[in-house]
Amino acid sequence: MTKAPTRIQQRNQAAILSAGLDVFSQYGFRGTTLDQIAEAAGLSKPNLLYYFPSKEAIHTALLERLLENWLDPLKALDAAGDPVQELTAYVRRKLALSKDFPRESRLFANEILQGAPWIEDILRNDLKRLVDEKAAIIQGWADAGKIAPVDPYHLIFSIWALTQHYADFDVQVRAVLGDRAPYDGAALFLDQLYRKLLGS
Amino acid sequence: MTKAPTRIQQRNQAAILSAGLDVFSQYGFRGTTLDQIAEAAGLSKPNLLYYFPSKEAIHTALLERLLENWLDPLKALDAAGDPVQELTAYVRRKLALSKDFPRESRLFANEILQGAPWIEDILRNDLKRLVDEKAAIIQGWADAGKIAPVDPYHLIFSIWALTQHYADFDVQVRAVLGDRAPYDGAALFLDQLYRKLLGS
DNA sequence: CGTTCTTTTGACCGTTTGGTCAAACCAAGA
DNA sequence: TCTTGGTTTGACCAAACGGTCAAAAGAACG
Repeated sequence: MTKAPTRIQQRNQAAILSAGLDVFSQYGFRGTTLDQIAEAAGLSKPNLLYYFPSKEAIHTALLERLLENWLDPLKALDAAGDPVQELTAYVRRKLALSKDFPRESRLFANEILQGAPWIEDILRNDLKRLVDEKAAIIQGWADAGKIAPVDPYHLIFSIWALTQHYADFDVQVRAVLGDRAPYDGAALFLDQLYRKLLGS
Repeated sequence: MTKAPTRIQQRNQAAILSAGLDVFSQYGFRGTTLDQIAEAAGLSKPNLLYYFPSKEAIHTALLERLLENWLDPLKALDAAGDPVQELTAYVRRKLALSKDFPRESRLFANEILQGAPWIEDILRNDLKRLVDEKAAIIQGWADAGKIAPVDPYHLIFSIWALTQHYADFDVQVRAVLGDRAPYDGAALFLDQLYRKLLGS
């Protein structure tokens, strides 16, 4: 029987995970130091290591928490729903994820850029299976004439690329747009784009 | 008068830059070590530092070389050309860049993820000016009814996102696609997408 | 051959890194 | 109040880090 966590434990573990997310999502695993995380969390380094046994443990905890919800928007794509509505709703959910959890998106991007050393088998198994399944649904819609014929895999890639871009390349987007807010325009643009592509 | 580089200098400098590109594009600046670069280049660490004075010098040289060509495809967008052809040609050029220089694309992605500490002012000045200029051209095309009305900034972002995705998220794309080659399908998909969006 | 200039290397240095540990601190209940 | 268990810390360690340097090795050319 595991002990229930005290209030202090909850607070400090949450602070460490948030600080770790800040730093890991910017600098990747190897570019991140425990001192950086400790300072961002407002703890001393030994105190940090009292809650997590190692740097890798913090990173793993973050990746696991991320993967729990990362695939949910795609899972929700329903074969029984209206095709164009299902797909534009998926785009909206993914864009909301980028807007509300940009650090998580960048953590994922960093992991992929490094060659996905921790989640490679998840990509090859869980992710591939899920995408194959949903791609089949999309292909079915196309075959039935409910949407324009498109390559379902590249359609899914395009949704990932377009939505995550606003989180991962946030600095560049803001440098170009200046004061203008990115996400309102993005939502409109993406809705327009996919309606035209799929043929509403 | 500067001395002409010897053959050995040319070979070793090229080897160092290529090795540095390999490592920096995977692990970012802070996550990369001189020993990693030295080993990948087949040189000892002191020998490496005989050709470049510091780790940062290698990184800077790579970023400068990258920026020299990075904006060229957008610069080539011609107001006098046929709008849809100009834009789809831009997409093709960017996609070719991702295919032929994926490490450079990942180096850029890493720099942006880290908050663009080295190129922030280039983004805010050179890049912003260039995008403003080309966005005005696109807006002009839309106003003249030559293409469907779209937000020109998000249109450009979408081209960046979609093309660079195949280089930056290469591991994920390949994990999902298996053996199938990504770039042929991508080229077809992107051509289809932008023709429909812009209304040919 | 000998000389000169370039290239390479082993040994080294100070700092940073991930991580340990014993001791001190502190909150809370008996 | 005292005790007990969770929490915090300063001091410390070995390894890895970016970088230096003098000396050795090698190329080039008369």
